[in-house]
Amino acid sequence: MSHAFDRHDHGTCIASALSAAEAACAGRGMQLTPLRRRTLEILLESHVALGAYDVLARLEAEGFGSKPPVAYRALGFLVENGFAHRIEGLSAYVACARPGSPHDPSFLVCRSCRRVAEEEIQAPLAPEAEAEGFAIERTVVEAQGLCPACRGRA
Amino acid sequence: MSHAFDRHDHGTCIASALSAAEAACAGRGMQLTPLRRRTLEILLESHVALGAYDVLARLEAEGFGSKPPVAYRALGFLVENGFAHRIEGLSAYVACARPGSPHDPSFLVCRSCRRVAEEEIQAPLAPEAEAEGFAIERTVVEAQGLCPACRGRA
DNA sequence: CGCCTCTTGTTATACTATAACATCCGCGCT
DNA sequence: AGCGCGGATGTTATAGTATAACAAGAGGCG
Repeated sequence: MSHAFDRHDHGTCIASALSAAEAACAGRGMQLTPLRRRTLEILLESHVALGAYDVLARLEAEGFGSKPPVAYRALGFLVENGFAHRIEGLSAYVACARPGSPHDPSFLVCRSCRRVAEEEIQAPLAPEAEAEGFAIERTVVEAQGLCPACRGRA
Repeated sequence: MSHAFDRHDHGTCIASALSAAEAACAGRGMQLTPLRRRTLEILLESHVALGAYDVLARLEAEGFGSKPPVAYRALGFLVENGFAHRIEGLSAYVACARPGSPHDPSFLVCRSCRRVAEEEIQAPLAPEAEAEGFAIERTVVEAQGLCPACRGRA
């Protein structure tokens, strides 16, 4: 299971995600520039999904550019390379909790605190796609609801 | 299986969806007004997902209001009542292919022609949610890729 | 040096969505 | 009839999300 909703040593999340990103970039000839690295660190600060404009505000406060493409390009890079994921149901972005291994991610998304737990599941539509001759390229699986903490608070 | 990618008698799709919507509205004391009915018919003309502004343009051309809330409210009504679904990955809307029975829908979405096939699957994250104490309220399952026709055309 | 690629930055604009308020219509009630 | 009420439709205005197109600097390499 994921640890988004648990007490856990979050420092290890951050460290392992950053070193996985560095290793992957080195291996593929991609550059984890200061902007991209800082963007990933901002997402890694919590398991909360952040909007592109939230990220942009943080970047601007730290001396990076202030216009939307700055954030969208950095987020796009992270998502393309598997270091972050886009949560479609929130139009928001979250750091990948399983860096390194390529995977088709699925998520438990809390509608109250926007915390996201990344899960590992089988491609759920493969047999249907096969039967219809449909070629799946990417699968979005997001369960929206309330995390344990927000349930208790209700 | 769904028939979105097949040759099929589309008239029966339209007729059964409209009569299911009429029956459901009558039973629940909701009104399937001309605007709402026409919006549903527009979605039903094909299995293609339409953006809210596409729908709005059609409605305006037919004498309805021209401002976004007109389309968003009609689409919201149809989605809330299960007569249509929102495709998160496209920010678009499609008529429900299984009107009548309440269901947690899942979709095969063609990125080229935007045609959508609605499928029936089990809630895929239930065990994980159970293990973490997460209360699922709604699940988004969308496979994006290429439908048979668009694969051939490539 | 000159050229190329990649990254970051900008301006401007497009696309998606909702809040707040106005009007109208049908219905039940007196 | 006259009134009040709820719901549907319409408006204006604005918020939130995203991208196209162009400018400029940094580094590698002939």
